[in-house]
Amino acid sequence: MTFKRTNPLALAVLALLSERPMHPYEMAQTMRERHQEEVIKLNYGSLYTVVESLHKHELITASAVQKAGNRPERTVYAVTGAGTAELHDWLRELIAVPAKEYPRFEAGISLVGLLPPADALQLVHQREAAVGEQLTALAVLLEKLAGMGLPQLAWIELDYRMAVLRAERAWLSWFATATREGTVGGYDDWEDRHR
Amino acid sequence: MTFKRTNPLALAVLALLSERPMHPYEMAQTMRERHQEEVIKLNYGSLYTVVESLHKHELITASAVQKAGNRPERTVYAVTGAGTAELHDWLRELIAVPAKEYPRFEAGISLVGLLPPADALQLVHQREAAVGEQLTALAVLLEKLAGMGLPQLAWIELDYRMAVLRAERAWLSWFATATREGTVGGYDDWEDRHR
DNA sequence: GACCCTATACTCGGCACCGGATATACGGGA
DNA sequence: TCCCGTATATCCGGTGCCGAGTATAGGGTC
Repeated sequence: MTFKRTNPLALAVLALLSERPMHPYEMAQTMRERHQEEVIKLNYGSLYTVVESLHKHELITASAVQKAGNRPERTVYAVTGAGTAELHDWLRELIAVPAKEYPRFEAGISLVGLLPPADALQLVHQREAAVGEQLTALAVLLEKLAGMGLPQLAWIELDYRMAVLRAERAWLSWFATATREGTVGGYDDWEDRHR
Repeated sequence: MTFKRTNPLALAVLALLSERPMHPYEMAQTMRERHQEEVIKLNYGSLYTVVESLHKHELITASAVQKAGNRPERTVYAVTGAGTAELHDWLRELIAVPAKEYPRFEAGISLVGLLPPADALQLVHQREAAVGEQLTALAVLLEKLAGMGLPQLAWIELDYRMAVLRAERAWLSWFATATREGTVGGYDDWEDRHR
């Protein structure tokens, strides 16, 4: 069976190992240091599962089993040729082909008619504020990273995220106004259902 | 143990049952008809798992077991008081609190430096085109829905998605230009690494 | 040197999820 | 009336994911 590109954590593993061999725990540390876990969900259980899967498909090899003192054994892995090919091809796919994802907010807003308009308005305002805070936090982080001398390419994904968040905030602002003023299509019916 | 709000399919089930009692297969049909599966991932295996879980937590009850002819038994479910409360509260949470999600594209673009700039440029162009097609498809769908007399509130989530997709397209366009012209921060280094 | 907190490194059981398999009924054509 | 494709309705086995658990080492404090 061919390798399944489900968990992006496997992508992170391949990327890290293409720098130098590491053992799983070190991968986790490195991801943390580089703020990579902001972008790719990391948890230890999945990490070891994913590493084992990559190993089984011969995309990485167990290059050494170290044992310092009486600590648990550390298996150090290295990427194979097939692993590098997989990394690059997966990357191409991720960038070129939009994946069908299911953002939770779309699910929520699609059913907003079930709540009274006044409640909906308040909730949307709450989200708008929260998104605003995320944006300022991101701006601070970018400032810090740029101050450390990191080039834009090193945090390009944060740049993208900011653009998307700004669009979301703008949409929320529009929807809040349209709800308050009752100009959203179907408003009268909506209000009637909640008397 | 309290009910875990993981799979949004459970939300859809609660919403459907708050209209009228149904059996699982009918829920699936209804979701299809209403284009709800665009927004909430539906598959039969998960549907039955989710319904059973809701039942176990007494958010829905098995109101009747019909048997028409010699067909398989159909268990018809209805929502309970606790179920309605759960539905509303979950909805509030989904709308008001941005969830931490991990879009695949962010993972991909964060590692774009591993690919040669020329390749990256081409891939980004491909995505831009794909996003453009999604936008026109959405516009056509909206036209159709509005033509059927459905109010804006009935497809508000598509409105939101269009806003986000437009922002993504704009960002892709910017990034493509910055890559082509070499003005993205760290470009020289990027090119050097791929000679 | 006894204590405890944190860091290191991995393991494991449970469970949600998925996709394909199963089984029957119905309707229409030859 | 026989056949077969489609619709109805659910089930089930495998797998990947998760978070809590385990165990040792190192370092600081009194």
